[in-house]
Amino acid sequence: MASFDVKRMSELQEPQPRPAPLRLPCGACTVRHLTLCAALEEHELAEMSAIVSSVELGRGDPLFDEGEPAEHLFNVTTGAVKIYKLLADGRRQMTGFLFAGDFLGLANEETYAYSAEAVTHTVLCRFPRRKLERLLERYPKMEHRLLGMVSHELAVAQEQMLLLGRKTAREKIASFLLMLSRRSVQRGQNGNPVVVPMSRNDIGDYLGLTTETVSRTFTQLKQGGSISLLPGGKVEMADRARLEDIAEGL
Amino acid sequence: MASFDVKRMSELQEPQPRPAPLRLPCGACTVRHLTLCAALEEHELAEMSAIVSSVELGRGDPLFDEGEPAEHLFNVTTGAVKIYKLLADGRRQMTGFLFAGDFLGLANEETYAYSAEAVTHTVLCRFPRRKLERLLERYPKMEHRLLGMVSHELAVAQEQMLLLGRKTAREKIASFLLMLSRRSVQRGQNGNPVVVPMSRNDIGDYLGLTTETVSRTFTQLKQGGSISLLPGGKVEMADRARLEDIAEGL
DNA sequence: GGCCGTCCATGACCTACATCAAAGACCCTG
DNA sequence: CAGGGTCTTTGATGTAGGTCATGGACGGCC
Repeated sequence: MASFDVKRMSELQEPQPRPAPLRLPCGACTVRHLTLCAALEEHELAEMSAIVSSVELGRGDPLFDEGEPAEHLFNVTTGAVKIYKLLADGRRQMTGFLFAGDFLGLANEETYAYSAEAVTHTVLCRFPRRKLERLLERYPKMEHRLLGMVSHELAVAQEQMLLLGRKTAREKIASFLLMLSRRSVQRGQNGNPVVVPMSRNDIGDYLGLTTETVSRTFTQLKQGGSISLLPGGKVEMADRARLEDIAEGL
Repeated sequence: MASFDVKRMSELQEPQPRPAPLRLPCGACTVRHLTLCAALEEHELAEMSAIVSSVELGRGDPLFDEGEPAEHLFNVTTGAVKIYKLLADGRRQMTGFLFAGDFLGLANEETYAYSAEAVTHTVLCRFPRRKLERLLERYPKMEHRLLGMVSHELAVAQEQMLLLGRKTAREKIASFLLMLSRRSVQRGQNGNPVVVPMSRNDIGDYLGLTTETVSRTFTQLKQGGSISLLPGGKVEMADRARLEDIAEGL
């Protein structure tokens, strides 16, 4: 199932045609407060800088596939990434959407437990797994922070199980929009017209629905006056309180 | 939603009517190799012993409720615990079943993110959260082990999302039986007639199905010759390879 | 700026699972 | 070991969401 694509990665060291917005060292990282690196002192940051490289992906580019040897960990700098698992016949379940500050690639085993692919044009920091692990050994504070992040991921995953197992299509879509909005605010971006960069199909695979049901449910919420669809994949939450109620099944 | 029940807990220090099978110190713990405590040296184990107490629950007894202040962490010693989240109208999603060696109560926030209740007669080790955290600070190796355990939980949660979002009832039940069997083997117990201690209703709430569908699917698998139902809540997996195929959607 | 491919919306129809109902099986307790 | 609660199974029927099909909107690219 997992294919070894040659990734379209642009290394820091290599010449790039793009205007190269992110050649900055970790010390100048604009999303550091959101990431694993928030816990770091000056000299620790220098050690991170020494092992990090940068990866740039276009819309739809794969980052890694489930089952591949897990040689790197990543931190999203800008853009959005989707992670998913597949069944043999192609049925797909998104297990998460990742934005600036989010961490991915953590693997207990020697291989990735899921596939990852860019939703939009995306830049990531890349850490060689072995080297990062050695750093974690020496800086327990970093490992502590990582534990906090993974625990949070686990809580989010449990919330998602409740959604997948027990919510209706309507409740799922409302929950999804609110989640996107909250995370947008956390990143310091606008929470109300919320940007929805992923396709209806991706949303369906995240919520355990089909494209058609996602589409129908959007129009249903629109007609009910809870939301309105703006150009550029933006969604205005006209009645947020109502959406909150719908999301909780009230 | 969360009610503050007085827990039916029996402390080590208190007199007990039961034959008290587990008054042993951590050094004699029979499931230590499965737990957080596996990482510990002799003197570290002594420190754990100093803060641990024991909790005993009967079938159906609550351990804690979602939203309650997270004052303790627990380790299952014997028995089985279910953890779940509820919607306002009572819809329930089990997020996990826990057996000997499993850890619960980890909370990122100050409150529990889910409720926990005994499936069978159960004994747990109980650690005051603050004290355990101080121990973790001093013993990074323990925190490292905990990170590994939580990462594993996360991988399991993602597998469960795939199940909830994309598998059919048949595939869900097959996956469930195989999961129970594998975990039983990990604990050193019999993997084939597998003990299924939870009710059809609990199974439904774990798999995103109703009691009736669970029951019907069991009989369907039975009639197909994949399993047979034995007395005492045991299930014989007559054709395991077939079950594996069903679970993967083949 | 016109063409083509992908995404999105909407309609008609279908099915897997839910719901409602009721009759056994199990098992605790007195 | 008789009685009553809970759990399980099975049947009849309903429905949310899936499937299949089509047209329209959007967006990238010669």
